[in-house]
Amino acid sequence: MAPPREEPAGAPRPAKGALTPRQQDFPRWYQEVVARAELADNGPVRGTMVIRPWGFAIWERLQAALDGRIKAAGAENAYFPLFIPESFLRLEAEHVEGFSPELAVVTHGGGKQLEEPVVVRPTSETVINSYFAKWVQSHRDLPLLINQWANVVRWELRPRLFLRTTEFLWQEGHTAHATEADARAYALRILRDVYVDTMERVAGIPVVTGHKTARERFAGATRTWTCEGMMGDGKALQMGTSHELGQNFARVFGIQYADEQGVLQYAWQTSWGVSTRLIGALVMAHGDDAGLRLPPDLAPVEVVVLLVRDEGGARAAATQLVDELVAAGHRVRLDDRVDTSFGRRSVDWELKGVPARVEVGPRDLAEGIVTVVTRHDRSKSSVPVGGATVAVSEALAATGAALYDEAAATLARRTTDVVDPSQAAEAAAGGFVRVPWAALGTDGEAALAAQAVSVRCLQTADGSLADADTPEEDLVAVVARAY
RNA sequence: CGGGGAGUGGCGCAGCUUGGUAGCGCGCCUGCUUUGGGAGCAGGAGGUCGCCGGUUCGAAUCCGGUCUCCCCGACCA
Repeated sequence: MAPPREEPAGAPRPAKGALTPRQQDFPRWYQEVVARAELADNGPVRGTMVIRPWGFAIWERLQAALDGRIKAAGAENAYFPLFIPESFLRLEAEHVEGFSPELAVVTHGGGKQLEEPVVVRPTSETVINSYFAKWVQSHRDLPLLINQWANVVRWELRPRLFLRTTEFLWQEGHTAHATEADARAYALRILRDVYVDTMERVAGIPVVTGHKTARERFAGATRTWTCEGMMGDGKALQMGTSHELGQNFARVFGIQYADEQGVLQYAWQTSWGVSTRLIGALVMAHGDDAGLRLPPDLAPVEVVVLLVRDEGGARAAATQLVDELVAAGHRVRLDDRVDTSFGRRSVDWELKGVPARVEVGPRDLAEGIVTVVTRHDRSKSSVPVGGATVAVSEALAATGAALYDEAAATLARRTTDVVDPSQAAEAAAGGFVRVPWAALGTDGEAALAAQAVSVRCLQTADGSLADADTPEEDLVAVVARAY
């Protein structure tokens, strides 16, 4: 036990090397967690990102959870090219208008200037739809449900690791349907069965859902559905969107099918995506002053067995415990770096967010016990050696629920209702604000924008999704500051 | 585009006003002692002080230019 360091009288200083407390400077805390949990580094080109093994392992688990649900919804994976003819982007007026400022354009290749510049995809609507036009001929070809895992590039002027980077990884789904109703139903199915389900049940982040205002809508979409999460500082993060594209792209790219009567019809389409931004959401929604807190389903390592000292049979006991935990189906790591101090190792695993830790040392072992520590509340309990595996399983199950419950409580506590739009901006300083859309309107939305507050989504008074025929005056706007 | 700030070892910074060829914390390497909550001691490695030019016997420091980054505003979404 180290004696407390001499500190000058006055305000308590954080321990040497501690993270900046969230309340003191949330953005700085975020940067420090990303760096010290070894999630990512900045790339050599401004705005680019190196995803480190710990961060990438989290992404792989998110990817697996999403991919399984996407396939369960009937979509198939495919891959389309990184390079898109610049002319494709220009075909859909709103689309190109939305993206042109952030396009990376390749003007040279093979040592000479290209006749037609090539853009690096900011999204693949245009390329994919040009092929949909070839593949869709008959109503029997519909629905056509395609997903791709890819990188995209949007030149960002204010990059932040995971949240807004020039290049990021994502999944983009693109579908074509025979009817508007079918397209809408599918966009909503993806929103609920894939996105909300993954975010809430796997990532443990409760989300607010609704549709975007015209101002916030995806360029080229007729309706954009969104999942908005609340971060630890009360700001909103758009975590995933599912778009109804109407027939906008179908008309431009000529995606037509012969219906049962042999009459040519334009297809109705959707597109939907989530990205590595979700890792940023995980950090900001669950993290605390000790670092990251990972839901067990996404943790690369669920439980670390920490050998306190290599004495008194502790190593053998630790090794055996690792075997038992693996046999019980857990992802386990043994930390036997006994030349590094106990405190350092504990702190490091807490920074990385590993949900459970078992400390195996000679002192406990002499009494036939080990210490089980749960990350989410940093609680410790002594359990008999033989009961450690069961205790860990229980701790992991409790962690998943606890993280969700905590986030849901924060969301509820920091969401307020106002009736007067003039109160919205001030109320949004601390979280989400629900204000009647009829009272706010597009003018109110513009006024809020001047104060860095945006309408995150529109929903019904009871918080559910609006039907196609829900009157505008029945809608509620959820407004917040956002990342 | 306007205003403000900053470029010094992997990271964070001091030194600059009053020129004398670089220092601190963390991290890193080696050894010993430690190890139940960010270990201690000793010894080391690592920097053409963003870049170009000028003044000077001598420039991180003074002067001119230039590049980059950050913050605020504007613009855009």
